[in-house]
Amino acid sequence: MNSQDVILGMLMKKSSSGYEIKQSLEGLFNYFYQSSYGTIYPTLSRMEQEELITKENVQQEGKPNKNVYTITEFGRAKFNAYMLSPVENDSFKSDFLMRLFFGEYVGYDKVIAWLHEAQRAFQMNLDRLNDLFEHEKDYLPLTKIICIQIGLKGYRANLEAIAEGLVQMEQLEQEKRK
Amino acid sequence: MNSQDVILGMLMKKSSSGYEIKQSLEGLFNYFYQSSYGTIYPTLSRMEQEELITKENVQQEGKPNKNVYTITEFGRAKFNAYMLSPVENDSFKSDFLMRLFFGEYVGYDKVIAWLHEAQRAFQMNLDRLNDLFEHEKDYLPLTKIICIQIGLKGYRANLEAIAEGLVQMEQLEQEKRK
DNA sequence: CGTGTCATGTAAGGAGTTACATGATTTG
DNA sequence: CAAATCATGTAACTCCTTACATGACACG
Repeated sequence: MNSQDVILGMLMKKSSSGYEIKQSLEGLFNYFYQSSYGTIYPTLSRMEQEELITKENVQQEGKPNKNVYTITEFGRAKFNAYMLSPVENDSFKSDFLMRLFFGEYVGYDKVIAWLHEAQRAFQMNLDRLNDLFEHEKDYLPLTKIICIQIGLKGYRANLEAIAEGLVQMEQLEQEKRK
Repeated sequence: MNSQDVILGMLMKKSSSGYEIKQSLEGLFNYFYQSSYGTIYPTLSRMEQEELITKENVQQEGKPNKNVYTITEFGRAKFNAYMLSPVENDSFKSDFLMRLFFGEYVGYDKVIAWLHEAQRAFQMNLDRLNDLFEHEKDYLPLTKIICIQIGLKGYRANLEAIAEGLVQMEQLEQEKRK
């Protein structure tokens, strides 16, 4: 899975500009894929040259012009080929968990602060994804619903584990004080 | 968080060779950080030049020699600086979830197959992490225990959500057949 | 004597991020 | 008129992966 596959997937349903693609990527996608303009625009240019997509300059009222890209038949074929290729392994990197893993080398306060920070971050992600889901769930195909439910369950599990961790940390600290 | 920070963290407790570092990374670390020899060896060389670590060639019986690296005072200071720096955001990429998200463009069978495949993979990861945890938990500091518990809860939540997803998919398919 | 494990490294390439650069238009 | 939003792009750089290359030693 690379940026090209994701862009093709997004254009399957609706033609979009680079800016709109970036916005979509910050919606439901956000929890299993992220990308920046520095990737999106060059990728779109290359994909146009390779005739996977076509560009159309659209004038807007009250807004700057935009380049709207539409998937070609060749692009659809490429997307289908991606969907039939072997699934790649997930990749997860967490600086938060790395810190926690080495938490014995810093003070109790620091670890507590990290846990609280992660709690806030996960809660925000959960709320955001939940809002999006509640808003759209009646119009989403089952596959997308399952995808989001996996994300929601994951976030809730992380929050539970962090809350339990905070309790364990506090217990340990109280025992030390005795 | 980069490979240098991780290597410094690992050397805080025990001097190790590149090969041993790679093996450790495939243990408990594996679910929130992954790395290859192509990163580890060049990073160790650079770190030695920068005097974050020192190298010692150790002869072994019945095995080839190895280069054992030990963290210096300067290295410890660098590690502490990392631990006090702002925590970076997690990064998660999932080809599996991307496929599922675009699942409406492929057949029912393909989606079911992906879900089963993911189920197997998550179950394997869970079993592996659980075994490691059961083996080591009595000797681990609380911070590491919390770290692993977050991982275990996450895997279990994913498995639950996938199992529910499979049921939902099957229900949908049976309704269609009526 | 072949296969597996232990052990170290390099080189080329891929895929991305960050920072920079620009500019139109709306809204307060 | 300042700030926010909409909109597109480039260039330098970072970091890592994959594939290649080598070789010691053990075990059956």
